[in-house]
Amino acid sequence: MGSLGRGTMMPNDAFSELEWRGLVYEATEGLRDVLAREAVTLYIGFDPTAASLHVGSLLPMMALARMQRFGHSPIAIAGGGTGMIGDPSGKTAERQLLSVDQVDANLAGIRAQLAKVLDFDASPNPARIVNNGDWLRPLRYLDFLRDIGKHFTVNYMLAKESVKRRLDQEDGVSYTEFSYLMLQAYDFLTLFDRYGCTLQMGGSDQWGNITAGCDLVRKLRGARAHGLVMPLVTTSSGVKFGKTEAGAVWLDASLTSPFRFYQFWVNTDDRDAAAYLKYFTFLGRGEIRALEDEIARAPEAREAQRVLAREVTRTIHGGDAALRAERASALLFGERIAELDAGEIVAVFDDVPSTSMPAAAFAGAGAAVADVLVATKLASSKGEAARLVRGGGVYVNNRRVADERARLTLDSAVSGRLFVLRRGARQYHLVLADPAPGA
RNA sequence: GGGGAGGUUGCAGAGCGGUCAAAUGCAACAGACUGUAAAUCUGUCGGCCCAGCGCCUUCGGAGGUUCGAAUCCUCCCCUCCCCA
Repeated sequence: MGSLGRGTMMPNDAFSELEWRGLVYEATEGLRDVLAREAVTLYIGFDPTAASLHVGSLLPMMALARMQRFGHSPIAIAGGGTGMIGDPSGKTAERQLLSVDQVDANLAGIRAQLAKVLDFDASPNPARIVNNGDWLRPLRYLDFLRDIGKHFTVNYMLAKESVKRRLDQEDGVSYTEFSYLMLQAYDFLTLFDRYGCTLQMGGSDQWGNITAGCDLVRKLRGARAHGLVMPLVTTSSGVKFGKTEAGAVWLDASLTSPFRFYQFWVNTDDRDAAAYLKYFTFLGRGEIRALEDEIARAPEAREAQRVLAREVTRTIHGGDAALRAERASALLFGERIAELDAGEIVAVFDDVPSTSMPAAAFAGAGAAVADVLVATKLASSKGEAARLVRGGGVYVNNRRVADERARLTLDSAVSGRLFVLRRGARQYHLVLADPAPGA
């Protein structure tokens, strides 16, 4: 294994880099020295519980990419084997089992997303994505019990936090999930054998699983393996990270549009912005410190949030999409929306939540605002729409709608064909009155 | 197999024949204040309309008793606890 990394990116910076970014929650003894001495191969596992990863997975994804930039070789495990069992870590209830087809389908989507931050052509340390289903699915039960199970005492497994917590609960933990620990340890062993992988990273809830793998490698191969876990990403306001009104924030553009993705980051709490810049971007110390100063000096400018949003969106959706999201945001949240002409708005039409409706609907008496709100899903029912209007939470072309029975007509549209609907402070939706309906 | 407790509007959790679309808390949404931030305060929080002390659909499911049922009865389904 490992020749040394290139001179420009000294591997020995990796640990202090992670430390500075606040990514070291816990690490095995001696890891700092190992990383200072040699280029290692490391891995992180990703669960195929859905067809797309969400922003919560961004932290470990970025961690792999960072390590690669420091000359280490990253491996992402897509858990096509372990995903079939379900990790009890951090869970309070037994998980729903996924079918093989589901797991495989989900893997395809996840691989594509991991590929966005990893470099598979880097030399001498290309990234790899492997599927642990390749070695876990063919496992034979008796062989596994004899070769691997023999090295785990039940006492040891019962002492693990993830199991202990579940034991105290009424539901308990199934034998299936109880066994998860051994499978993950076996993954580590397999990667050690195949790729000389000596470091596993993960979220803080993975500590027990990771140390179990380290122990297994030591017992069976007499080698020293390491673990490092990163903190749970929190929000200062106490909300679960990665959630918005619309639900989880996904990395897949068809589930969460780049515009919404960008908006998610722009809305970051002041108190979290600096930490997120360290967690989720490749920006260096100097740049981040400068942005921290900006937060203190001119918080209303939201410069840190803008940079954060731009960087993360670019990483995941590419430069073009990031630019468009940024432009659309500047347009909608800018000073002078009222004066915009339809051309400018149409330019961002595809990047912002939007709907086309036949122009005929707005002819004559026009369309009821409540109906349009429901049609655009800004309100879930007419009743809710009426309530929103009554509460002063609805704007058309940036002017508050005063009457819940108001109607939209073409002569009030921007350039006679566009309505900019807004719910509350920041939910925008464009409506285009399409003169050529049907098709 | 025996005994017991229970399934209520996103969650938690009241209600136990009419005054129940159903207390309260949390979450959520909107308003005020702001900076697309936080905190705080206020309001809303099943659906429909001709907006009324109006109509419809909800309290695990199906029937029944009653002028009237989330509340009582019967059967069924599901969950948990205790004893075997």
